[in-house]
Amino acid sequence: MDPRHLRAFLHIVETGSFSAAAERVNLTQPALSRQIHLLEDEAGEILLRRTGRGAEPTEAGLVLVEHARAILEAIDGARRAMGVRRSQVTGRVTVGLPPSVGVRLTAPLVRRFREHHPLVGLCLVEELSGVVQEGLLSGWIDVGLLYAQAASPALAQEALLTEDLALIGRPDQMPGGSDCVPVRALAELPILLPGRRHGLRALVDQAAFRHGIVVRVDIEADSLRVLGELAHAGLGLVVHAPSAFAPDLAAGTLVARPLGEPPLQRAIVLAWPRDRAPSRAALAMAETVRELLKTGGWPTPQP
DNA sequence: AGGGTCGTTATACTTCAACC
DNA sequence: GGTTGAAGTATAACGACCCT
Repeated sequence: MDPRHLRAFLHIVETGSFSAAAERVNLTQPALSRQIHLLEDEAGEILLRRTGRGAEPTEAGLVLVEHARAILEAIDGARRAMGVRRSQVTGRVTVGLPPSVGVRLTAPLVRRFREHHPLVGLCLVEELSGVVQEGLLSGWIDVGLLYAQAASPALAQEALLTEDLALIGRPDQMPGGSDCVPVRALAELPILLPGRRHGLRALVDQAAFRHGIVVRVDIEADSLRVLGELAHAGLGLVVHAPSAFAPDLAAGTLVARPLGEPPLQRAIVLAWPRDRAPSRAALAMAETVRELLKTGGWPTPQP
């Protein structure tokens, strides 16, 4: 039963006339007459009694009226449901974040994403920049945040923000003075840094090379938590973005001094594979990250 | 290109109320 | 009760469009 025929049938029943119903649905009366004939052929019954002054449903027609209404309501319901589905993002997205970014961004990002896209399954991967990049290239991470210095050309990138780096450590471990610490000073200080797979390490090594020095990295640690613990223990000074240690800086257990003049900076980019079209869930995640940064959802306390 | 579907126009047919 | 005109439906012919 063609829904158009059923709709025409109901209009005729409601108006009591083929002509009036035809006007209502912007067709001519013969077109409607033919639709009803097709419907009657299929039903094997006369559905409308033509009276010469209009039309009225027969007994069979009355039975069909209720069914036609239910069928059309079911079709409209399906259309509405499809419309809702189209407007809502579903699926699953895997997001890669370096620990120093994840420690600040994860909770507000998840909160905002769940508010806007409750039907999307979320998988968070907190790994070093290099691992996140490998995940993006091999396809098990959909969208990630990386340090620009580490990002492969095979990834599409969108600059998100630039952070000034600082020297972070216990107050009694800090070199004298209150101004910024020159990059050259890194040659004389016990520095705590991640290993060479880490984008931050590459950035510091490049800066050291430009200044003609070698950084004294006595201890390497690939974990932000371990770097913080070592700094608390007085075993060295960490080069990092101050926001990664915001609670310690706020509590005063660690202090931060700007590093370099002009300041040493690192850029954080949003990245996804160039060779695959991102899913709707991945696009929604990328948009949430942008919004979060735009609306100040990224805590960046000053040292 | 040919067939099927669906729409339109023109017109035939039917019914009914008003009138004589 | 017969006639007439209005209102409404059915049908034929044709064209546009879509699918195979």
